Amino acid sequence: MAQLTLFNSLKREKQAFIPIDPQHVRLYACGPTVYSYAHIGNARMAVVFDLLARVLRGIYPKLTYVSNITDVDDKIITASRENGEDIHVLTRKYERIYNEDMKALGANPPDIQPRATDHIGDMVALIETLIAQDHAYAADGHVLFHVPSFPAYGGLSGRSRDEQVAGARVEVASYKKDPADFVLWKPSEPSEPGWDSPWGRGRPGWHIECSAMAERHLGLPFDIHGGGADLKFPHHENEIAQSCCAHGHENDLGAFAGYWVHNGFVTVEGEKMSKSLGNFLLVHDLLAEYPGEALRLTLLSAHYRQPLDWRADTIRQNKKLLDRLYKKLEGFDGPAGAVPDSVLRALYDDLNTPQMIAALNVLAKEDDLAGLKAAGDFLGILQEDPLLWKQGVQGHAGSSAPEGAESVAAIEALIAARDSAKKQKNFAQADKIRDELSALGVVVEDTPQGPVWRRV
RNA sequence: GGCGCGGUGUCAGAAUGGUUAUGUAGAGGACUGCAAAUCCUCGUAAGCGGGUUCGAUUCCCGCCCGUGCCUCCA
Repeated sequence: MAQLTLFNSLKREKQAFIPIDPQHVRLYACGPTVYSYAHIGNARMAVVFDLLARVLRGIYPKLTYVSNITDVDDKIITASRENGEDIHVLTRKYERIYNEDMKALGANPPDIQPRATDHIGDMVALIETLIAQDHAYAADGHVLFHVPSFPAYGGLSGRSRDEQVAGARVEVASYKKDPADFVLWKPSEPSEPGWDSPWGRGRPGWHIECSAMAERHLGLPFDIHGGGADLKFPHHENEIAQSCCAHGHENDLGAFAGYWVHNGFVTVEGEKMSKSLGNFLLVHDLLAEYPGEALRLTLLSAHYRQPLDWRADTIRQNKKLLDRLYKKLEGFDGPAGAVPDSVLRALYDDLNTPQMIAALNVLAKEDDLAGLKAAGDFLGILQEDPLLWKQGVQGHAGSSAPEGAESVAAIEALIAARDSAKKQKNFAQADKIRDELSALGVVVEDTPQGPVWRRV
């Protein structure tokens, strides 16, 4: 089978993926900060790296996929103050909701989902190492990473330190030796969460947690580090700086992770999703309206590195594609075959999901149902019963009849009434009932075996 | 201002230096009491201007437009 290639952000080119240890591939992807419901952008990251994990598992005997939960952060403190919820309660709640929502999108949980607050000791140790090696310094209760101590800084995002300084729009804190220096540890007010440390009671900066958790659970160097494109700078740049410097690899940006994979952003109806525009789409809300698989397929309908514009029409098209594939699978009860080469070839080419979807269409057209089913199992779609899918009564995996939809019993009563009208050749009455059903979002198909219906 | 990405048919969205993406919408046809589903057929896509080439949507240069990051953000 073909070689897996991935676009490596660190090298800015598509490369053959060569694992450090072919017996055990190691993947880390930056997970969510849990202070609110997961949005569709969180979902894209989760679905993309779930797919990458599936592909890697299909090739290599063992994969460890780590994706963290950030449960200490100023946004969390703010959210806690705003709604009066205890921080611990709040973070656990949104962590649970995140995991439920991602499950509904067909994303398998990562093998390890470490919480930042469970790794404070690792972070403190890492910071102490950096101080001992003169890559960091304490000042005013803060500990800062000294960026000039790492000349290779900026290699991932392709921006030099000077450029960053020139572009800085924020006021530089007085305790910084260099404007580019970033926080490893900062002091906490009594009302803020904090941990005792050699520098007093405080909490970690944002970037250090991923350095600590990736090292703890995967060891260094590991194979692939992923996350959203916006994390490239400064988050991932700073992770590299911390981890490489702590281990004496000041000249080797690859000493932390060999391949960096970044997924593109989701926009909504052409606009960037942002708090200020108030157009954050929550997975939780979308799941009330669409089956999880339709959302999953929509998230995969554009190549992962391209921006994905989330529009009602896009979901509609992908739902329709699923409807068609499910229809093909009606009555198919044979064993799934091997995952077809056409699908794997597309995925191995830097996760070319649009081409993968084209391959799915071809399988359906050629009635390769065993192959189609195998592909669905591999991709995390087509997991429902085809008949239940059609009627929108799936009770699990987040797919369900839309809220406020007519009950199955009520629909079937109308179907029966129409069928008897038809038998009496009372076509006017039959068409009237068809219109009523249509208004309920139900389409009736007359087949030689009698009427069947589905929701649209 | 710095760094980056992109402009493909109604729309979504890939690949590709010469040969059908795929889907969606639309048009025509078969089928149907009417529909739906399915099947068949159709439309001659590549922001603009140069260049390289026998040949460019595909490579190079310039321009225009859009967009992302540089500040918390997946």
